[in-house]
Amino acid sequence: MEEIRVRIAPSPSGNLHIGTARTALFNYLFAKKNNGKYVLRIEDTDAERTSQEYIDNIFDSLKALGLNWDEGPDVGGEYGPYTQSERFDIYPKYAQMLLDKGFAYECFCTPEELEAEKEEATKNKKAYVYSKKCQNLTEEEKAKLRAEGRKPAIRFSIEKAQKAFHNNPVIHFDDLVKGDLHQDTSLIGDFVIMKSNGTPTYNFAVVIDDMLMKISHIIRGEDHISNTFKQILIYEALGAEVPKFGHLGMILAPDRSKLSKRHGATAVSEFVEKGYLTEALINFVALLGWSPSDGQEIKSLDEIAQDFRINEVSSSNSIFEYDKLNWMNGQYIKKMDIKELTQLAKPFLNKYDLTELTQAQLEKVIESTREPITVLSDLTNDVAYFFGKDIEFEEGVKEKNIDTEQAQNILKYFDSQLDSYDFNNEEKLHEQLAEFRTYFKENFGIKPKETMWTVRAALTGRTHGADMGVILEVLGKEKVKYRIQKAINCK
RNA sequence: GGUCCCAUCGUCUAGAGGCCUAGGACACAUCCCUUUCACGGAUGCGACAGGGGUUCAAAUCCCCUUGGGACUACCA
Repeated sequence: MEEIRVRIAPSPSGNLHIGTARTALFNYLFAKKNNGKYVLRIEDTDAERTSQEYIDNIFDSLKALGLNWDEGPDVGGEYGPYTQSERFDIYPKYAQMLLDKGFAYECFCTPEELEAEKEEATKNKKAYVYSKKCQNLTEEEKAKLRAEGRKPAIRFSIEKAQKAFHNNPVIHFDDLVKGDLHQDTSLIGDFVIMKSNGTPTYNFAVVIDDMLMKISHIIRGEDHISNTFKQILIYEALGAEVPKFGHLGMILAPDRSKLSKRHGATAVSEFVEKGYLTEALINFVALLGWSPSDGQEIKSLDEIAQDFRINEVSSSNSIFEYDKLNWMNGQYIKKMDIKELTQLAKPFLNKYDLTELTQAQLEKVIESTREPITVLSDLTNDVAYFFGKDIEFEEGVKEKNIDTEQAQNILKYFDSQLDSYDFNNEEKLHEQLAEFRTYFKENFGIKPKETMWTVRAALTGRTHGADMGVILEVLGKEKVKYRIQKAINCK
């Protein structure tokens, strides 16, 4: 069997979209599962919409997700170059081949003429199909138009190709995920393959590149289904082997429209900036359309690859909801190596003076704060009371947990105990804290919870947060005393 | 408008004619655990879009309707 080769071919007209990331993922998984090669190709034939910034973003995002390619613009490979704009010299040759074989023809129509045809079609409520008026131009007519300064585009003749390779105008192909798909080719207009400026259009460039790069399986979004029929005809006209195609359902926003900016983040890099872990992102996105055979949803890229079968992928669209992503991100945050997590957390701690803490203390802070959070950016607020001298009280906390007589008594007693606490020993601190709350429970019937709320409020300004032992230890005796005294005095 | 694709809990999905009084995960609710918030555990709520067929038997096959999506460029 010939080698399995797949590709991801983003166009750098924006940052790497989460949908493109999923397509890349499924290609990657298919390649890994089948010992194939996964190649990256940049489709930048439209210079107007391309920018280096986007190319960098695509590279960085793909790498961050762990979707490393075997061949691509940066790593090279046997079938390069892997950037379409560097391949401009090869497309005209194949266009010429098609011209010679009679599967293509020059078209001198102006945009105005084409526009008129389209208007006519919509007026008659018919599908727009190019009139083919340039198909049978004589050499003299062409020469005349050229003399007028008109530059021709090259169009592909659908009908000629269909008749040459298919008995029926309705052509079929067996989609890897959707099964039998068909289209009446008489409804497809003779589309442009080479623009009048000499550059190829998408539908032509992909075929040439996929053919030359020996791509065996093309896995992409279902928005490409209609292109597939055009592309199959081109492969055939070129005398090339037609690859297998698989079309994935789309990712939709909760309102069932296309996922766009107004729904929040769309680029992988934006998710990362918000505090999503790339491991969680890729795991989550894999679950959109694919499901693990053992029901275990949290899985690494490698584990998913082992279990992946393209024909088991769902053929319907799926909606991108944050609930499960958030849950999953929280799971990854909870399980991540603490040193690694601390490193990832740093960008979200910009507003604090990190030199106040040692690396070990910072790790301790992150460790004891990571549990309830869902995105890394939650840390910014959750960690606030570990920094600076003073704290800010959350709404209502002071009134409820500091300003009452009971609270004041608790604080005074706590203050009196402080000198006996061992601030360098977290374990000991836990024991002492336990004794402390037992004292109030046994003597005054105050719930341990409430006792701790008061101390916590005085020290952090909130009634929830990290483990109290950790708070005491990291803050240190001096700061603890200061904050407790302040809570007592401000009464 | 035309063409194509899709259709199981709110969401992601399991389900390849009998294993389905439809399973899991997220979310939600209640309870348990607990120094807080969480985590974890338990329980609950909750779906085969509708209608016709085919079959002894249909969530699974076929048709229609409805709904959603995609495409309809000298963009990719």
